[in-house]
Amino acid sequence: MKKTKRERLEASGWKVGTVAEFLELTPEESALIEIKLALSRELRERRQKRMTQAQLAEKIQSSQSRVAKAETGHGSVSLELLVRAMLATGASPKEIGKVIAGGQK
Amino acid sequence: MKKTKRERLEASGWKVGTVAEFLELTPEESALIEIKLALSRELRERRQKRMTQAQLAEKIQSSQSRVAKAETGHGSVSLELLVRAMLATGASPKEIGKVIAGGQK
DNA sequence: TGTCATCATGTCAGATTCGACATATAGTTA
DNA sequence: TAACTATATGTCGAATCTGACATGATGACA
Repeated sequence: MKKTKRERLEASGWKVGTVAEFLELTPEESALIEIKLALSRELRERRQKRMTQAQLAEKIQSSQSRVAKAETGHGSVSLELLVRAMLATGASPKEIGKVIAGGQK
Repeated sequence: MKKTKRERLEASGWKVGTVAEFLELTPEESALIEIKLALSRELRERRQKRMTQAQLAEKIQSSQSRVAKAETGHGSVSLELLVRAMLATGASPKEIGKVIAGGQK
């Protein structure tokens, strides 16, 4: 029977796991990061349908570079900026809540 | 017929409206504030059932005073800290999403 | 009464996040 | 080819938010 990739890598000295495991994140830290990434993805989705990054930036009195960072999940972007940007695309709190809830059971 | 409080106040020179109107907040700004306040209220609710402010503070590597400010809706508390605190009470992203969605249609 | 536990509030130096700007990359159109 | 538009990335000084600490208020219990 063929070994899995995980087994083969571990046999050769590697430990394989999720990014969260590698970075030794607690479940809470992982959840926060996933919330932010989900918002990033949804922000891009919504924004692209409606306007350019520069236009969104103006609406939230920010800059194009910051919007780009928000959409690419750059670590320097706060949850607050992500939510402000979502609201500026016309997203309702209900829609934002749904994104944060994610695919979760 | 009895005048409403609003009519009486306006007749005497007052303009009466919501806090948002008084502060001249855009709908987006109002929505963000309501999201933060909803999280504050829910945080207190959940935290009280499980632990003291000092215990929660330790879990998120913060301080009792900051938790107190989070629960009282102090303006200096970020959305991120509110969400981290919620997660530390055991709230799932789904539950957090529900709080953010609020009573909204 | 005094002590203890819990929470609220103010301050502050340090850390984080901010908007702005420069610049690079990529796609489009002429 | 050049010019233009949209986006990505790095830097930086300023603004915001941080944890820590001190202290006050309140209630419970001896």
